[in-house]
Amino acid sequence: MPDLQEIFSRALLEAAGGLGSDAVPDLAVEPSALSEVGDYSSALAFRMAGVLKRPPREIAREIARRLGEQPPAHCREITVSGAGYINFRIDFGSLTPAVIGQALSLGAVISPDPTAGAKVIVEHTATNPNKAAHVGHLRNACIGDTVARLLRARGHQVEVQNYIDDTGVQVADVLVGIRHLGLSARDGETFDRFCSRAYVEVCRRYEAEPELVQLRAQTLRQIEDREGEVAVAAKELASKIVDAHLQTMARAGVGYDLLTWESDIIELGFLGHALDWMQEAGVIRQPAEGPFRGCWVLPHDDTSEEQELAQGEAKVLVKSDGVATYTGKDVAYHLWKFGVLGLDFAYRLWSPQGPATTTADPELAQLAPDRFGRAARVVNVIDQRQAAPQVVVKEALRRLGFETQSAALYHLAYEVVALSPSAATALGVDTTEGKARYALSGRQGIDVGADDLLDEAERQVQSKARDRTVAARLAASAVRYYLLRFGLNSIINFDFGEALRTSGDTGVYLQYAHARACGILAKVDALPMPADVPQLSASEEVLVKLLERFPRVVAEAADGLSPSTLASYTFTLATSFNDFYEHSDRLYQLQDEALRGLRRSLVDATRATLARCLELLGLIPLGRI
RNA sequence: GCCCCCAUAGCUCAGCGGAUAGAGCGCCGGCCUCCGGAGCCGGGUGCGCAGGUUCGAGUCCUGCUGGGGGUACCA
Repeated sequence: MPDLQEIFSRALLEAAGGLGSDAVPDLAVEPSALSEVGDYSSALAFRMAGVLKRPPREIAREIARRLGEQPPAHCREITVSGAGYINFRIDFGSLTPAVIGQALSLGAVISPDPTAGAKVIVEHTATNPNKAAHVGHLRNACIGDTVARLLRARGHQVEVQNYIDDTGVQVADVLVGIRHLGLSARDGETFDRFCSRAYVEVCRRYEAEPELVQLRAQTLRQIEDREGEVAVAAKELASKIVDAHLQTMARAGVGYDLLTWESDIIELGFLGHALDWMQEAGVIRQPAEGPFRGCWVLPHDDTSEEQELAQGEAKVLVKSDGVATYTGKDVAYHLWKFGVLGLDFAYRLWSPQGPATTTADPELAQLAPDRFGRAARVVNVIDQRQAAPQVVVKEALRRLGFETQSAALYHLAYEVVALSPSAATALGVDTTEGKARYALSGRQGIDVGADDLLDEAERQVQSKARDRTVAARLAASAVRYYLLRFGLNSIINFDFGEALRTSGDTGVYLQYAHARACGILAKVDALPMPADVPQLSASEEVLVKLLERFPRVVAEAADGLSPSTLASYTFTLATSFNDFYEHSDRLYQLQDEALRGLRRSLVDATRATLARCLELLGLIPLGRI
């Protein structure tokens, strides 16, 4: 497998070593910023200049001369430019067949990480099971799903878990609405939408009717005590919503290995066990006085506990009414994830072809008991606002003595989805304040439903698609790519026009490029690559260079847990392919056998690489549209 | 108050210390339209401000300004 950056870097460092062993920094070769000057370039000479006390250009010349004596593979020419850049020009005669061969033989693991082996758990989605999923939840799911795909492409063993918070306050809220306010679904209203409406209604009534807040607390306690019909009703409600979420996420190509139920964590005594453990170890404290009287708390800093407890600076894991907070349960969950809790769930299938699920009832078990958990590394995809409680979980593990596990717990934080002023207006939000963006709020019913968005995308794409399946896939492509192309630190200023657009930097554009490649291939019979590679055009060289970099990009995106890195590579590849297509003679009219063979292979290699990109992004590649 | 994130073209965003800062949208003009145009080509006076580190700063450091978020016995 040719990896030019690696090959050229190694040759460069070796050649540079001859100038003085200590002077060689670990500075690699990178794709040239100036294509006129070379294909790959290095600024190594600048770094060495200071140590060697010689002008960079002179050093560059010296290194280039040494490199020239025994040029690395696939290198045609080495030059020096500017004030001391060393440039490599690619020998496409040898590189092109190697790259095409590589692209056409990629396996499931695209870019093996030598350190891969032990299990990585990726937790994502974890939407409260009390309402329909909105576009913010969808962003979480798409990020998590693509991160999981990227890690697998790197050779990691990945287990995707979706945490079901069925004993939290939000489920209790909707339950209050159904049981005490008598809310029920309207004709034709889906269950998840009904719950969304009930949630809004209940939250609205809390302000005027404080006794409802009492009912919520009571409901929550009944849920957590796992007793009676309330706990059963909660589980039922959550189960129906989970089904709805799974369906919604499946439309966007998102799936899971395991659903982890919070109620099982409680029912199986994980929580109690973890809390006992932390009490015995002195990790959590129960102050007899002060603001935390009667609570079990984890002080933020274990070196100044007394002061903090007096000032109210600690994280409550168990409230004074005896009910655990989400963070308390999360600590127990994470001890289990790393296989150090000493307890395990039983497992069954959620649905015949669906994911597995935990269960507290060993008699229902269908799957091996040791199949899940026991991770060496954990990645939690949770929005940036929950950074503080994630730190608490990490700290709890560390103070219990699990330093390795604590260090291997990573919060993959991302920014939220907000509404652009035009989207907010479309949803009936008062925008007279003139803000740049408006927050989503499930509580207030201000959001864009994930299903509604996908429905709308399908409608807009219908006329161009050959059938409904294609329309659904195009719609999912548009929406999913839109949610993935932003860096994780960017707030997505959600805009209907942008999300549903089908031209330019969009998922639909990518699908068209892929379908176009398939179309070309269908018109021309397969041909062997010529033994002597003809001279490549400029746009063909660009394509070959991009294809060559693909495994490295996958590695970068996977190691950086950065879907947007792959998204922008994919767009560049699609654009370069369209450029090639536009500026090449029609393949089926080409007389020259060698040229036909080369070009068809190149199209095929591009098609294959685009397909892999789309799959990693979670879009189903379309052969025809 | 303290902590985190953000500020790049009219708008939405890429740029993980290296050469002349790039895309998409929108706008104007052109090409092409039987390899599926949802395409291609051309058109650009932009890195919030002030210091610093460096041979070299949009990128690193400090301060400031302006946004967003966190700092709950919510999650």
